[in-house]
Amino acid sequence: MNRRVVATSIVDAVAEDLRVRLYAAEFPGGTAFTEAEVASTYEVARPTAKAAIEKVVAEGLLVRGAHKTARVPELGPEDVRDIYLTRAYLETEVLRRLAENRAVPETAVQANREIAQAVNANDPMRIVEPDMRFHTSLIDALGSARTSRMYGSLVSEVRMCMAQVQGRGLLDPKLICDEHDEILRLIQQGEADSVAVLLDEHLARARERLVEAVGGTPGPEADTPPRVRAGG
Amino acid sequence: MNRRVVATSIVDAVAEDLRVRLYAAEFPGGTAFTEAEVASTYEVARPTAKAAIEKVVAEGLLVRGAHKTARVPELGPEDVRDIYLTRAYLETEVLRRLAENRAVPETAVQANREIAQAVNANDPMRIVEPDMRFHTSLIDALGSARTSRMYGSLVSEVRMCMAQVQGRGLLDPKLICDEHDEILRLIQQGEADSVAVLLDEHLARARERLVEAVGGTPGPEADTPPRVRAGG
DNA sequence: AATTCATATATTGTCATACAAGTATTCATG
DNA sequence: CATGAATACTTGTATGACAATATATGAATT
Repeated sequence: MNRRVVATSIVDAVAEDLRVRLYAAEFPGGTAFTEAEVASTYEVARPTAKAAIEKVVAEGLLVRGAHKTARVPELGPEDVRDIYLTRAYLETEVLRRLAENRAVPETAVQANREIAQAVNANDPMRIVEPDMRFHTSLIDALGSARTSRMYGSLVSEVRMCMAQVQGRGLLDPKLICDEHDEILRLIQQGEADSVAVLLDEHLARARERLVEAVGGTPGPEADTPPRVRAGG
Repeated sequence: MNRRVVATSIVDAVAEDLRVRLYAAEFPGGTAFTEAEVASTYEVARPTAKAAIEKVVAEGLLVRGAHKTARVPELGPEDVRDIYLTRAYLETEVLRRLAENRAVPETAVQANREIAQAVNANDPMRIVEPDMRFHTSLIDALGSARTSRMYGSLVSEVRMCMAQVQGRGLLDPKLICDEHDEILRLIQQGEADSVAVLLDEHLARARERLVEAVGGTPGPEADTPPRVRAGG
């Protein structure tokens, strides 16, 4: 057997805890993170705190300008749109390729099973984590380290959005679950084009709901299919 | 008018120069960059050098494990495939969307013009830069900051590949130029599916050529630099 | 002779401290 | 009320130091 151990440095540990707390919606958008504050909070030296902050900034979970204090980003409608559009660019193509191989990852099936359980239990907040896992496991099924890494950075931004809207902006869990099932079915049947269209709609709906939740006006693409197939 | 100014810190300046030198193929794969070396090279303090190195590591242009010296990555066939596959995932979908809007960016047209000039001048190495620019400008045309950022990180890895193979692995410049023209034509005509297929072939050809070029180098698991690998 | 073990050196991780430089804020002035 | 100067706060960089870990070297053991 091949056990894996991680020896995390102090910088990494601080950065990781910052991530966790940011995901947990502990701080509203705009909250400042002074190097000195972080240093005293974790009882580390300021250079250590600085390094941790800069790591998190590099991931986009905090923002900072030169000589300015790092802050929790206030994600506006443009950010939400950009995040979800980028998700769509990456994810539709990945799903096409999965469909071409008719490769249905078991982890995705399992994740949607958990969503179904949350639906039955009528507990909408509990679908967030398995929903992320559903999409991530589809990406990971390709086996491309770089694709997975990129998608991971998007997922972390999505979590930041979720943290900021605090449960507002959630969609009908039943609908989500059913569409996931349909996505898996289309992959199984090799329907690349159909799965791309469906995912696009799936993400567009979530996107426009989130845009609304952060104070933007819903776009026109919420009900009309954004992808127009141009015939040859 | 809206001028933009950048005030780069010393850390950023050092990191940028490291990037430039890495792109310039100044160091073969496996070259070590100790913090002390970098510090004395640029006449800065070690923490400053450390921060610069870690920035570059975060971008994937250097690799380093805990307590280990940062090194120029030795990109093996798997890395090259992964980089180019990820490129394809992102770029084919972006081109689909451009085609749907029949949006042909002028910057891409201009870049391919420069490639054509290099072809006429019979100077294959001069097509590398405009080729990158051609593809990047297509991505940027979407106007998605996150998509552009992601693609940028891939481009920097591609440049690292180019640096390592030192001109080996180049394709016929005329073919590249013609295919670029065809891509632009298909976008103009809204042929989303066709442009996706063509780009896939375009990238696959470059990919396999590069894989070939790095295939002769020492194996992916060889962490000792020179001639450990005799004929198998 | 080959392998293992122990020592020495090199390198990184973290810290404390210090000062310069840039930001933000306050307050006085016109 | 707007402008500008003085102030406090924060970040950028540097120096030096020590601990922890990794790599290399050489000795001891089987």
